[in-house]
Amino acid sequence: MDIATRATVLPYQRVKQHLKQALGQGRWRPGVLMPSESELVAQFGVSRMTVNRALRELQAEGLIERVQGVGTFAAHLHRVSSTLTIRNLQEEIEARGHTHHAEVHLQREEAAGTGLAMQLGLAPGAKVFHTLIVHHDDGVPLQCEDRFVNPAAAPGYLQVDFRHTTPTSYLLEVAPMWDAQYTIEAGTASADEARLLCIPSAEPCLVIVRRTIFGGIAITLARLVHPGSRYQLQGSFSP
Amino acid sequence: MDIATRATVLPYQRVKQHLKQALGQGRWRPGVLMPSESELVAQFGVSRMTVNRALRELQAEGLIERVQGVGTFAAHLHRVSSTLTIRNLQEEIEARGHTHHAEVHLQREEAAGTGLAMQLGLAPGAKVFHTLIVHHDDGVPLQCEDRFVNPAAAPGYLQVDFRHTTPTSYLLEVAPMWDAQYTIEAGTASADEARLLCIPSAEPCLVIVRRTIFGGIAITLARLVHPGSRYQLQGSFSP
DNA sequence: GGAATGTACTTGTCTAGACAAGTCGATGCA
DNA sequence: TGCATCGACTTGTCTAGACAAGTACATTCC
Repeated sequence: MDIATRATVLPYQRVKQHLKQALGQGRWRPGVLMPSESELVAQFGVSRMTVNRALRELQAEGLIERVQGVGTFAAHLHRVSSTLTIRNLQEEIEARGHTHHAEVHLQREEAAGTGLAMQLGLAPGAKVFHTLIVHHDDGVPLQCEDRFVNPAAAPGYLQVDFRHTTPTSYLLEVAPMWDAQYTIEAGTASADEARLLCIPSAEPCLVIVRRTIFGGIAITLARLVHPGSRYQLQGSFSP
Repeated sequence: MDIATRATVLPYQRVKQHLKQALGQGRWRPGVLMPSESELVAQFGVSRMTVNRALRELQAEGLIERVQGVGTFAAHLHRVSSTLTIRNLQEEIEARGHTHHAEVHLQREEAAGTGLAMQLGLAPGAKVFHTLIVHHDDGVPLQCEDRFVNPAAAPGYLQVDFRHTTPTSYLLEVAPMWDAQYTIEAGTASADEARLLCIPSAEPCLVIVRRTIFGGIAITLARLVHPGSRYQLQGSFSP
């Protein structure tokens, strides 16, 4: 692509940008009817498919709402959906040029308690795999990962050497596609966790609890504890 | 649409679902070349635009990676992008059937310190608006909102009655389109914040620092402090 | 007046074809 | 050997037109 054509904005981008800018300037109040596809076709001199693509992408971004047979409306922006990138911790550390190493403090089979069994969709007392791993960034403990795994989902879990691969990436290999729900909260580490992370027991910690489901069955339940002074999440969004 | 046609899945959905399922079963390892558009056209007996739409949507979902001139590849799933819904706190409280009320402890003009001025893109000593508001859920303090606003972006900010509207929704009205960057971390409240939130000063808090930009200029810088025992973020993702 | 119908409009989807742009390997030339 | 060129392939985008499906409103009929 030469400089001249690189400078020309693609037609569907032109339509998108124009509408985005006008929305940004408050040209249409939320819920108000916006120009129809055919009006935009006439205005921009492009085909309807091109306009349609621009509008579909704006809809995917949550900026407009469309109703078949009625029209296109400026979206109500009260519900902001943000994207928070949760990266593989090992990669994240290595991307900073630091070295990652993991200490495996526990890797065994246990009988699930009632609460745990329910969360994993197992019978109380059923066998579950349990690992307790501390991840270090240049020798500094950064995350304490307490994880229970459904044996049916990853039968080989106890044989993996987690000093060289993380449970997340192993589970991604075993079951490449899953849905996860998580909560993020501030709390304190347990006495054991505080000892493993080398922090005072009162230090605030960022605690992420993640539950992973694949094809209707629960795969894993993980509690990730990070010292508040050493770890934070970052993200961005546009309404 | 009658029952018969409602039962038939749309062509682009058929292509999408087929690929999604195959990816879920690990048919293509990450980074491996997947069928080209023309192969899918032949396989499904649809036009290329239909296949293209299916693939573009899968790309937007992060399931595949496409390179012009080369082909379509199964995505590396190590970088997980999750959506974390950050809702308007007032709405969130009222959606739970609780009552929201806000105490405005500060709403005035101040001179910006060096660090703050730099973060807002102003000259040191320039005037900024400063509010300190505590949001309550059924009378229980839930969030301490310490916010600095660029006067150029919202000149009427000091005249708003924030007992009845939140700064976020006011700023959404004034500048409907912005980009925000935020960090989430566990920390402790300052002595003042702890007093306002009625918590012990050592209690872990979920602290969100959010910086909002519109058209290249910073609009606002906010520090949102939540008692760890009363507030948590929830989200979900699929890799 | 009320119900059915028709009509004009909207979005949703699909098609067949076209050209541009990028990559890669084979081929041929110096 | 090294380089340039060509051709086959890929994705990226756009077009003009078509039909389906849903909505809103005016008209007509009972």
